[in-house]
Amino acid sequence: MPAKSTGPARHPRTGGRVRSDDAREQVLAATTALLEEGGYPALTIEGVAARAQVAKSTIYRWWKSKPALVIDAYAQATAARMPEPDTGTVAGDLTAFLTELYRVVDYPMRMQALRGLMAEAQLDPEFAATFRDWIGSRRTVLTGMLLRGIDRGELAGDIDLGYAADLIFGPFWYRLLVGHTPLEPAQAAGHVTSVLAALRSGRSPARP
Amino acid sequence: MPAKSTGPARHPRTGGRVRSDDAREQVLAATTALLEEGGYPALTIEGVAARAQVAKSTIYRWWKSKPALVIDAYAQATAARMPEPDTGTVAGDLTAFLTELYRVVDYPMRMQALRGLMAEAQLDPEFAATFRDWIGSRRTVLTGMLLRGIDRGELAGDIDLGYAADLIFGPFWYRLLVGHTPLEPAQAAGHVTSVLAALRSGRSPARP
Amino acid sequence: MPAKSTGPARHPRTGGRVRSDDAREQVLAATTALLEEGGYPALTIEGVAARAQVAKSTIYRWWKSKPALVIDAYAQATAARMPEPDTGTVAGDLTAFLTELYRVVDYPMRMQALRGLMAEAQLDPEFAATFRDWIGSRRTVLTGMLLRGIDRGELAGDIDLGYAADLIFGPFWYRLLVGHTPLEPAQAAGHVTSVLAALRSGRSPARP
Amino acid sequence: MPAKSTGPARHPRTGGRVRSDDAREQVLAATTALLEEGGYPALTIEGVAARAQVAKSTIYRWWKSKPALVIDAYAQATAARMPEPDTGTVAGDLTAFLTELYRVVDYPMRMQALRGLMAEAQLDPEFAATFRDWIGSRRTVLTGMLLRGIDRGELAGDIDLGYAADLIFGPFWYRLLVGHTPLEPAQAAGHVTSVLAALRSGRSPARP
DNA sequence: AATTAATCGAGACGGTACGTCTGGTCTTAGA
DNA sequence: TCTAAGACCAGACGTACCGTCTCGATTAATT
Repeated sequence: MPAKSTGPARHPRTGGRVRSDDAREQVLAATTALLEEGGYPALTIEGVAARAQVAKSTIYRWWKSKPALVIDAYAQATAARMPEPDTGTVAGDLTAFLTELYRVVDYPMRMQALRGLMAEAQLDPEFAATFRDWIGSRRTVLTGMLLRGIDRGELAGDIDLGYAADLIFGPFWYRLLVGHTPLEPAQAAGHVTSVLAALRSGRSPARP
Repeated sequence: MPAKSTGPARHPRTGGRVRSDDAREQVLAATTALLEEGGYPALTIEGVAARAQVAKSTIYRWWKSKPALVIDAYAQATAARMPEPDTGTVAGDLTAFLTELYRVVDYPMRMQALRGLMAEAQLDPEFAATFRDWIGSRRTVLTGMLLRGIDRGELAGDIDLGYAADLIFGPFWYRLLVGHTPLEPAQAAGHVTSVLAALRSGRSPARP
Repeated sequence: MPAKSTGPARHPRTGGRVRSDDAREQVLAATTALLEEGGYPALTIEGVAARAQVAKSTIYRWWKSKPALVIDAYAQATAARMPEPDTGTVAGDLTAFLTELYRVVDYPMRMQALRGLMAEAQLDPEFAATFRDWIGSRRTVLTGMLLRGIDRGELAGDIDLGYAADLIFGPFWYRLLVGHTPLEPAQAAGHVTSVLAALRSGRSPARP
Repeated sequence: MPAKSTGPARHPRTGGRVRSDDAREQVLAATTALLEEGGYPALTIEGVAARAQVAKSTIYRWWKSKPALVIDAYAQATAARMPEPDTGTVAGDLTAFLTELYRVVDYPMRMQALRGLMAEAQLDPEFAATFRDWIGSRRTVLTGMLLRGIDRGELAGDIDLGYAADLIFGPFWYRLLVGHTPLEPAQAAGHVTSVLAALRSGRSPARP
């Protein structure tokens, strides 16, 4: 049950036309289609409205901005795609998680969405907070794996979880955004090995 | 040798008014000022023109887009600020380099510029190539340090330089762009330690 | 029946905000005011938008060019001003019609509009067609008077109506545009006398 | 040696490079060519400069505006084309004169020039005066013919020469500018007949 | 069944900045 | 001192979307 960004009952209704689910789906589908066809910059609210046969005001009623719309479309597209892996080892969990993450390149829409959202977070301070939370939720999943590794004794108890997450996600985003080197799911395992070595290299570096 | 993005003599001149250096400086100064005051999204060509007391067409004559302008203003602002360090050890060089890099947070203009440029690279395919080259030049400086480390025997000769650069720059950009954790120059040393540990951890992970 | 160039219901509405009559009137009033103040060449769409407190896009939505706007403003200004005269004689009708026409000089806005529209018709081929039609409608009014004269037996049935209209309107426009001699309503009667003499002088001259 | 609007030596020269007659001719030729190809509106000083391989400033040095340039080019094109006819009768003179005038339609450049100049006279008050003088010179030629007719006794001595000129030129310009009816040299004779009838119809109509 | 209230599509509204264009001026190097 | 070249300031152009706002028409849940 993904993408609950617009709750079902925000105030005690006493009548009135109910929200059209058809419209909602049309909008998300149009967003996805346009993202794939022209990329994030070519995506406009007007374009989505036209494509979805929906009024602009209907879009603005349910989503407050273009990135909010994209974040919903992205969530719908990846729903139930990322079950938290549990392979029994940190290396296994992380590798599974990262491999799936790197697969983003196989889905133009996901790639455009991620790049566009990151761009928008730089340009729209209001969205930046939302984006930060969204990123935070992905980080939480990852730090959960690390915590299980600590419980198992695979990792020291004092590692800096935040720094670990940066070390894992940083290079991914950097490659995705700059595009100097293609992302390949096969790179995930090697990256995990490196990161684990770094984490075991000594005291947490962020705050000595 | 700063800010040569617009060379002084691109074709053999045979007459014609010479480019106004005053105009050029006014434009870059206005860009810097506006970046500091309102951030990248509030920066507009019209605003720069008005602030610099310059015609819009003069800006468009020398810079093909807003990010091209910002990249020049950034280069001017950081000119001669980053001499390539040479401390005798890889760790020392990298730490010096990264410490200076992390200082970006002390200069709002530099921070706004970096974030805005990365955003623009996602939105403007034409600029993306320019940006990639620009990023590449920074990476080259860094890999130069690593190569010297290899020469000195501090690092194995088969490490993946590209991956190393990703590992170093990735977390920096990730923090800069997401903003979940503040950047602090003091973190640089710890990060270098981690990265070097990762690089020594085994075979190059990217392409075995 | 004034100023219907932008009809109130051009296509069967099925929803949507209705056109703002206030905006329409503000625009036409601003056009008239600016015509009077600075003349046709100083009239700009931007100026009208600013004066009328209206978005430029609103103007472009309803008028495709500056002359189209002026033609509407002119029509509004002269609405119901020129009832077709019916005095019982050709000479009387024509004199009344021409006298009113010559009064254009008393209204700077009308004079500026006429001169500007004629100029624009030379410069903008697309508008030329519109202008020709507009001129045609004035000619039709005039030839209607002549036709009544033929019915009454005042004029021969074989006169060239087109040529007659040229003979009547030509000198008016020529004076208006060149400005070598001031237009005066009192000249109308004499001109009519001359023209009628010319028309009675013999066979239609244009195509024997 | 036509088109002396820009004399060869306007102030007592005291040395320096002499005016390039080649440049002058190139400019006028380019003006004529562009008038024929794209009409008056497509004619720009920049275009002329490019076509004539001449600097914009060179054009501005010798001609103060676009219409001044066109008026020179027109004069050059029609030089020695219009000898004042002397057939022995007013009707003959006028018909010869008008027939030649109506031939303008056979020369696109002349037609474009006339229409453009008239348009410009409406838009550029400074040029309007020049244009009025230019028009005046053509009127003088015509009134000269009428005066000879008075001398011969063909016309009454008290006819209004100015009005006569308006009656003759007005319909010509009106057709040329509006374009509702094609101009044809064969129409000249009939028009002359009509006008003479009008002039003989009675007292001068302009000022009773 | 009538009422009420929130939805829906449509599309006009005021705005802002865009990138282009032309005009007319000014400053060079070279003839 | 002129010429060609071309940069300069200025400002209107017409376009694209933005986010807001009226419309009339639906569509439930509540009376």
